[in-house]
Amino acid sequence: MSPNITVSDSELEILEVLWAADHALNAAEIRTILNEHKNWERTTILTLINRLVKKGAVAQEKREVYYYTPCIKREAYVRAETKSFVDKFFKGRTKSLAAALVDSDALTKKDIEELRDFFNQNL
Amino acid sequence: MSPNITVSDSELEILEVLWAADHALNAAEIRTILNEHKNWERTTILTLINRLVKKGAVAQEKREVYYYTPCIKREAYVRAETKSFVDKFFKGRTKSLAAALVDSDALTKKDIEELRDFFNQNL
DNA sequence: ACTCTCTGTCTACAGTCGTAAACTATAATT
DNA sequence: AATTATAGTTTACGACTGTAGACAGAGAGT
Repeated sequence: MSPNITVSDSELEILEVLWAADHALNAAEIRTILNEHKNWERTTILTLINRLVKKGAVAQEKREVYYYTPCIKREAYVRAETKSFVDKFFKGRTKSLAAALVDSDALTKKDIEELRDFFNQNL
Repeated sequence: MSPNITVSDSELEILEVLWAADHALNAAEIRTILNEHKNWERTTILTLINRLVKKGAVAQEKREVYYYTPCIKREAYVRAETKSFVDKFFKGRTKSLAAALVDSDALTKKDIEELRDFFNQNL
């Protein structure tokens, strides 16, 4: 399923872990990976996972313990979020999209060159 | 002020109206403009405006009635949101940023050409 | 003075989010 | 059997959101 699912920032962190793994993970594994950066309690992770399951963003499979896999591909999710984002701020204002990207300070000079090259090669 | 202010979707609608006007507006004027599209009750608008004021996103000036102006320029706000967005989904993945933009279905063919031209001219 | 209209404040209420403690069930160990 | 470790469920609680009703004050009209 990929229709209009939206996940919160915290939930997204879980999803990112699942996307990065190419196989199902259980809660303990997710926690180990996540807590290299964050420091969430076990139950926090469980809560987030359950919310994702309830939203239909993650599927669970019962073995000795539960294992989880994403129901949506990262690609698809990001594409949808990108659309929302562009629609929200740049309805028909392509110039300012480009300007915002360049000025956002989120991209290095090199990034921007890559972007330019991409646009030149693929269009 | 422009540091880390974040406004909700509904609040943003108010802000957009204020940004689009080049002068201070009062609540009734905001409502008139907004309700060409939405259908919010008077008090809903008032609540949203007050939340924006509380957040420091909008300044109020008392005349016979209150008049409101944005404290941040749209440009700056959008630039910050753009950075968050890119950081959130495309940390060092420029290629997929470009791909997502192109595939997002939020841009027309013409938009994309404009983007390409922009990147070529400005870099 | 009474009423209508307009503006503004206060209160509300359900849903989502971030974050987790409390508790229960099950398995493993002593 | 009693203790410990591990996994999972339920409940919580204070923001923040979307949406607005209830109420109060001020001026305009009768």
